[in-house]
Amino acid sequence: MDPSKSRVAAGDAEPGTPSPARRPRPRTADGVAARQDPRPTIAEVAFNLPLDKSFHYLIPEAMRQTLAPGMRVAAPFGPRERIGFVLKVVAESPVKELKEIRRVLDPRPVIGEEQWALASWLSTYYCCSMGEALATMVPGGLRLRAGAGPAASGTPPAVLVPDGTAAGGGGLPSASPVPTGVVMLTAHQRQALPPILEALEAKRFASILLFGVTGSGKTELYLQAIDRALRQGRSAICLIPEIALTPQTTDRFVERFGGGVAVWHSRMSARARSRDWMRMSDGACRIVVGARSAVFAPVQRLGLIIIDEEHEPTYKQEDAPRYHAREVAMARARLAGAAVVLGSATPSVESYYAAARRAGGVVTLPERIAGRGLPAAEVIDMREEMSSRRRFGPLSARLERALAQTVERGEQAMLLLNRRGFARVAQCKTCGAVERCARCSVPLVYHAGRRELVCHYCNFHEPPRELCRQCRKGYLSFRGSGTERVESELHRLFPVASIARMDRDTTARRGSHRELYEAVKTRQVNLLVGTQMIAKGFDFPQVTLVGVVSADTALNLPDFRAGERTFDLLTQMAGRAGRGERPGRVLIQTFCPGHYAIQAAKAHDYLGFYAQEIRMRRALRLPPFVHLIELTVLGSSLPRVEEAAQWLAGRLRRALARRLPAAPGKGATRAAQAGAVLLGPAPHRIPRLRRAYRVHLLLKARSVEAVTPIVRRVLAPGRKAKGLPVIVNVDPL
DNA sequence: AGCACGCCGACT
DNA sequence: GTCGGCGTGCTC
Repeated sequence: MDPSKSRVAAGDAEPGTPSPARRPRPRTADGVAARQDPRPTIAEVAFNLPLDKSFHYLIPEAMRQTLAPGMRVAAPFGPRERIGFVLKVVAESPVKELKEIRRVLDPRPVIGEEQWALASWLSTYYCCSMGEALATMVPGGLRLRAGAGPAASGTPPAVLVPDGTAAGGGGLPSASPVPTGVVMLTAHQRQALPPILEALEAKRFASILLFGVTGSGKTELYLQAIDRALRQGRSAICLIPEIALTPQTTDRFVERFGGGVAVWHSRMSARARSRDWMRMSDGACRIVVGARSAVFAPVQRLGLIIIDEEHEPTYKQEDAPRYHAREVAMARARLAGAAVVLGSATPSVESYYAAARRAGGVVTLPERIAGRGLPAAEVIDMREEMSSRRRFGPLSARLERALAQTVERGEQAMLLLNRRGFARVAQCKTCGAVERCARCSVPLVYHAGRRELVCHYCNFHEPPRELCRQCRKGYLSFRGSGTERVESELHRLFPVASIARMDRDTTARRGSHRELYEAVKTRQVNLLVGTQMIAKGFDFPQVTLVGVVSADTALNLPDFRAGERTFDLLTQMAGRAGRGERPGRVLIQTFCPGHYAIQAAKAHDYLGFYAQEIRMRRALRLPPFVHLIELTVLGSSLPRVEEAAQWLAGRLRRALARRLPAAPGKGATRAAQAGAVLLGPAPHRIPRLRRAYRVHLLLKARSVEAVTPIVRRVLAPGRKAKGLPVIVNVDPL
């Protein structure tokens, strides 16, 4: 790229359609650049703002020799100072009065060749600015020491081959792989491993879905795959859904690979984070285990990305740029020629569909190790329960009896109810008015422990009034069950049992999660009730009974993934029972016992569930047959939000209807080309949140890349419609 | 995203 | 008469 020929205006520097020629590349300020006339003394800087614009700054004399694209700088921005990323160094600017860069934060670029490409992809795919993409990839507070290794410059890292022969020198001895063959594999594991290793050996992009039930030994295969990547002189990233909740998993990685593993998580100190970042970028550290954001770990010569429990919704970031770590992993692996291994007992419908279309795309691990069988599940029809019982609590007679037996035998039980609090609604007994949040259009949930009405969306809370606020005559009745009510019901039924509750309310304090976990593990607790956080990763051998208080909580959500969510949750929960010597029992309470998600979960039949689900998705044109892009208009005045949403829909429909320039008049429209349909505007499921009204549009398209440039152009440059902010959510969950 | 500027309602 | 509400526009 010749800086003297760069005529890219400051307002046009975003890679809306990134081309290799326009992509900024790291280079030193001297050399080629310094020979140009006029001298390139202007830096083009992108900030972490929802703004498709970059800004030009003068580079002070003292910084000219060192400043390069990919470094962070502090620069005056409006009334304050902001940190931004240098996209490139140019010779001229259309802006007359340029301000000067104040400080350079990095001794060398924090963005390397591969990261530039990944940032461009993020920005294009998720409709975010380049500044947002870059800021997502680089942790805040990162400080690089001057004079250390080559960082993100693309220099091949030091490689230590297994026999101890240093190839390239350096590298931590502790990072060297341990000899394989130490761990005995089951027959199924021995069958599953070769396709994964072959994918690595090919050194081209490949992805494999490792479909294995809980306890089938996926982790051992991950470890062996990582071992092979290391032997190839390459690096590996392993993503896990929630690092704080699964210390067991990270422990196994550290046990196997020692100090060569970086455990990457959000609660790290800035110091530890910076240290690990440097060790990754200079090649000293080649294994990273972490949550979602670890997909951006700056390891060199990436060979493998593992995504454990790939179906977990935590991989989707719920604020800008709303990326899904699985999709980022795929994009990054394509750029690096790496292999991706997706592991799950209940794969996302998208992943299974994609993997099943390729020969060898799905590798199955069909059994639990040590031959332990899956517990039998029983479905309890709550409609019958309703009609046959006068007093009606959250627990059916059958579940109550099963709990009693468990307590008598001195065994443990877990009860799942995916709803915090005591009562779902507080309603006036006289006029029927329901207490609602003043800022959101949702009912307040009564929390008995706090004696408060709480909004689960904005956290607003107030003590309940004695009398109804509407009619000022009636008393409130608390209807519908949450974990607190189940807990108190258990106390009433089993006064001698030791009962604990685990949800966001009881685990808010730091360390309380661990304490509760230990209390169950050491059998100080007989009965544990909790939200879905008890469904993940809990391996208690003495739990012989699992009860699902309401399988319908997730099923009744107005969400096309409700079936998938329910199947996953029930399967996970069933997996918690009978992990020890004694057989487990699983009881599922539901008002729709015939639903295929429940029937398939009962029979431990993922493929049966998948077959039904994929039929529905195809018939309704839902993912994986299309991609969804959700556009949400926000504002404090409903008429204005509606007007802006109408305007946006009109603009998008016109842009999509425009015929492709290649064949004017009779060519396919863009919409037809992209398989695009725009639905809405329609009110959001929660029409008001934190005082903001929300109206949304839904774009269905065969390819995301075919429609996001249109979305981007219509909302440019500030991601706004008629002055109101618009949230763009590509592939929303 | 912040933040300042600017124009219309209920208050010392 | 002012304080402050948020709608508007800008940030090199």
